[in-house]
Amino acid sequence: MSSTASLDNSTHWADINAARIVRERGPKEHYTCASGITPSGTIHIGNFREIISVELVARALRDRGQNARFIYSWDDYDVFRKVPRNVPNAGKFEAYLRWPIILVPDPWEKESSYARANEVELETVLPELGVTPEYIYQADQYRNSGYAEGIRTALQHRELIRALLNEHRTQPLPPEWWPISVFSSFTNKDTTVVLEWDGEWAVRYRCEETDKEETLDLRSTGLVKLLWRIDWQMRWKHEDVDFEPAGKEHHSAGGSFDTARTVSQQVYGQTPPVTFKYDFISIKGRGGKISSSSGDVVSVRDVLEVYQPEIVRHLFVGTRPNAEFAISFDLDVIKIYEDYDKCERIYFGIEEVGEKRRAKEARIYELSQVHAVPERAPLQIPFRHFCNLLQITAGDIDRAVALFPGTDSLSEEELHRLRRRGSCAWNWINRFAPDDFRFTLKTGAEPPIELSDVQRVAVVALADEVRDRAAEHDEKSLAQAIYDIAAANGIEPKELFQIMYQVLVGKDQGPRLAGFLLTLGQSRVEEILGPYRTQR
RNA sequence: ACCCCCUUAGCUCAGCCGGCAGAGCAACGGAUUCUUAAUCCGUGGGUCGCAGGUUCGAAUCCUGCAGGGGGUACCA
Repeated sequence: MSSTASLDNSTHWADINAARIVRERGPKEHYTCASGITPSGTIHIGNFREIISVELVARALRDRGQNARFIYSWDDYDVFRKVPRNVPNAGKFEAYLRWPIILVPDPWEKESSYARANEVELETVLPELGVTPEYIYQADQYRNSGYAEGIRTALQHRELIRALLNEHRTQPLPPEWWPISVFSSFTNKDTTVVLEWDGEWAVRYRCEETDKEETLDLRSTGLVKLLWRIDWQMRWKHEDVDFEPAGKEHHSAGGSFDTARTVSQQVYGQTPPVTFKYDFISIKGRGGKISSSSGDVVSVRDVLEVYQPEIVRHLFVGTRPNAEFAISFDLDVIKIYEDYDKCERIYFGIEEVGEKRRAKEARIYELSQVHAVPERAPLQIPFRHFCNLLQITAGDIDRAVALFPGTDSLSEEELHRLRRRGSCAWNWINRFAPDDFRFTLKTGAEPPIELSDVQRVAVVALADEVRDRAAEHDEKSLAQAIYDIAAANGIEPKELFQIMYQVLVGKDQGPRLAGFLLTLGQSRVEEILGPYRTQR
């Protein structure tokens, strides 16, 4: 872990923001870093940017010796506005429109509610990425009247809030506007009209569907909710939030963050938190290949199918929050893995670079780790090579790892990481890699391909070479032997390569032949090539 | 209308709380009798969008302008 002294010089955005928080909020016993999303659907990788941004800043605060509280507010008292496309029995769910999502049943019938189902989906994946916030469930808070005070404060400043919001509106808010909404106790829906407030804790409303009226006590019923544009600031006050980033859609003049600042200050007397704007995430290379289990949304889990956790972190750590970037599922995946491996080599001093670059990459590497930084430089199996190994072993990850030199003395932790990479590589090959990258090794049991006599003799000569002298060869010398065999049999090297690929994988091309043969090993090569000895 | 971001090599971009303009890819030259964007060695290439300002010194800070992109004002 870096010393505080070096962190002061860090140019990483997480460190810069951590320093800014301490400077602007003054000395505090702890700093509260907040994030929050509505669980009204699958949490996608774009939402994840907010979570990881907060996690990184909280980590940066801790790295400089501060206490950081990382909270994550689930707005599960939000309204069910539309039935998502990926929901089974969508028709049945029409009946729950306008209900709070915490009361909508789980369409997959596993969790206690639709909201909870979405929450669980994310909460189970985040620890894999080293993200462990303290969850706050707003439905609980509201229904236990935990926000009663904050609601009353908003009601007391009704006119001020209206005026502040009106500053940026084309249509002023109507006279009957209130900063709250009410869920009807008769229908569970928010199709209600607020009638009056007694200046203290009593709110009277009418349910539009049933035409019934009722008076609620803010201290004992949880049916009243603050409108979103006020709820946010109320929570800043309630949790004393010091830092909360927001998407670019909130960071415009007149946008939600803008009005939130003034409301926070003037209504709640709370200095707005330090913030920054983060840009959107796009997706590249997923077109038509697969229909995500969650509609056309790419979830955090979907990304982890192809990227190791530390590489997912690396993507976000290494990109300034206000820059848009794409999560790629195409050929870029290889480059992303290579970039990470390079960063790792720089961290461990295996690859020499200038001091400025080294410091930068080292900090990125630290922040990319799920847990602590490894004690020694991990063995790297390049992603592309791993793809080849896995295709040789038909997806058997442990055997693929074993084919790579130096893997017999690894710790369990190191093996775990390699297996995870293997699993990603295998997923990528099967689902996203271009056809050129894919091959299926022959077993030797299938009918041999048609060859001319000359071709067959050359194949057998190469088979003999591997069977008798594989142990003496390295990649280079075997490559030379291949050329010698081609020459001795009077065929073009190019033709021999093509034949060999046809014989081995049924295609005109494949992995570099010499290395490929050595990786396959004598017995495997013999199984496939052996039948050509007897073929006439 | 308002707000924000971007503009740096042919392309994609890094560099931005000031200190000799960088990387990857492409191109070009060479090597290699292989190959899954092939590998290795080497070379060339930029008025840092434009115009001002601050400074000993500006890609970097400030002001203005131009072009491109995004966002906001209704609902959450």
